[in-house]
Amino acid sequence: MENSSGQKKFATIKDYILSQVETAAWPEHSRIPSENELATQFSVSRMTARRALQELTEQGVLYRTQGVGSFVASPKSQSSLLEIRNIADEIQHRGHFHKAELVQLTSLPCPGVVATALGLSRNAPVFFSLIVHYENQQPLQLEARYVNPQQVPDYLAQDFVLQTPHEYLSAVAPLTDAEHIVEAVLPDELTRQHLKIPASEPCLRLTRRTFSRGGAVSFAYLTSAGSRYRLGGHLSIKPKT
Amino acid sequence: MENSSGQKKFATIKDYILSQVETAAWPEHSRIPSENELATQFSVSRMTARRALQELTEQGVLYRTQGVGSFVASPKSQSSLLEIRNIADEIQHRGHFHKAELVQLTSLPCPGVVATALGLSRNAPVFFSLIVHYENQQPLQLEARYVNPQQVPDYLAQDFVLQTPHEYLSAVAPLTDAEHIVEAVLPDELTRQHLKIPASEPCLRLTRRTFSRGGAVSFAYLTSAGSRYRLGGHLSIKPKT
DNA sequence: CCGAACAACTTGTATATACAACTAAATTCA
DNA sequence: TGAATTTAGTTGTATATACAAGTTGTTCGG
Repeated sequence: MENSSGQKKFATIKDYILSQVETAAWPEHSRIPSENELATQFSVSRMTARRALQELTEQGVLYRTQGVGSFVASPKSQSSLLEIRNIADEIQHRGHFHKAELVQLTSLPCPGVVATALGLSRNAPVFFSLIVHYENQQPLQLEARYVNPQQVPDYLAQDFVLQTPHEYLSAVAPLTDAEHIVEAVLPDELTRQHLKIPASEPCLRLTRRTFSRGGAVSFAYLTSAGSRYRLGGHLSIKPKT
Repeated sequence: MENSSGQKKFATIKDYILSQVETAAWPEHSRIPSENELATQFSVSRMTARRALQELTEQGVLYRTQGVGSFVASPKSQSSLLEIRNIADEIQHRGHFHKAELVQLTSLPCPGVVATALGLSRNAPVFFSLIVHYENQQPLQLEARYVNPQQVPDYLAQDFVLQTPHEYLSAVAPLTDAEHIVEAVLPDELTRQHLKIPASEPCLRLTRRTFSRGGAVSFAYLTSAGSRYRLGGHLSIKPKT
């Protein structure tokens, strides 16, 4: 099943193609050998050659069009990805104790920014929750969240000490998309108080907008003390588009 | 080739499995029918059933172990991904003008932190570059980068005004992995000067470690003024692990 | 000259088959 | 009892084949 080099056959073909792409022997958007040509060249079946092409397509190295051929994708806009996990998972993953304190849970007239984000009318009623997340009794993150009442009518009836808004929303309106903005800001008075930090301490603010099948679901500001929180992770590279 | 519902057969099986998983009829980590069982149940070949399982595994819905079976992955740790693009691309994508100013380019004894990150000995020679990135003549980001001399011996001979380190490194040592940490910090004196910001302005600091086939390539601090820079993006959701 | 039909080639889906690699449980044997 | 072996079941790799579906260029007919 393996060839002389101890590799799987489809892997050999993948390596070959990758080397051609990386050395730019096969330039961007150029057509590469067809399944049948590769099969002949490497003395394998078409299905095996196909698998190599298939996997490289999933990895974003190639793109293919039925009836036309396989082409080299543009490796230009290679971008890395940063994983964003929810705070409760992260704390528990570190083996620490997570606690949520509910400060406010109410309906209020929708501010302009939020109206735009959620596709509501200005001053239309919107649900709002303010929660402080603790890691081992130390305040870590302030979560200010606006929720679309049309999508999640029972939001105000939940107990967010037992279940985080993220968990509840995931269950009620499985999210299909999310938008994030990460910024460094100085804390406002409210944040200062709840996180118990000095006014000069920089904070990491994650602005997060989530969508479900039906449209925009929630809009949240997740603010953490810079000295206590970092956003981090490890991810492999994916060339895109 | 298609069944009565006008769907591809492997898609029918995927939908079936997904429905079982979503309704929790098949709970987390439970074993699901084998390839052969699904093949019989849906009157398709094993290869077709296999494809359904395969694709769901790639999507993170299932995990499989050779010799054991296929299992439902935990949808819990659903995490979103934030795209991190390099600064020059981002500026140009906004239609603005990018300029790089080289402050320093030298070899120096490796600091402890960097030695650990790059797998070098402490005080062993390491290449270092300090570059200010401008957007429309305004300083936006300070890039302090340490480079592994074994991986990139010609680093010091480059002209980083013409080509950013990121571009050069991508060409010389195609990166296979990257690690990121995002933090909110107050600027040190050096950063303050080069970005021309007050000491009280919070900064977004991206610590980035990149790897190529041969191992760790570079370790960089990318610091930007909070008022001028945000990390943002839109990405669809992927369940993981 | 133009359009329709055709031919050649591409990728996409599906089947049937074989064997390899691996795991876990049952069985055998000392 | 306990360790080695067998066995049954699972996923993984690979092949050969067939036809569907889509694209592109050529040929043919008007």
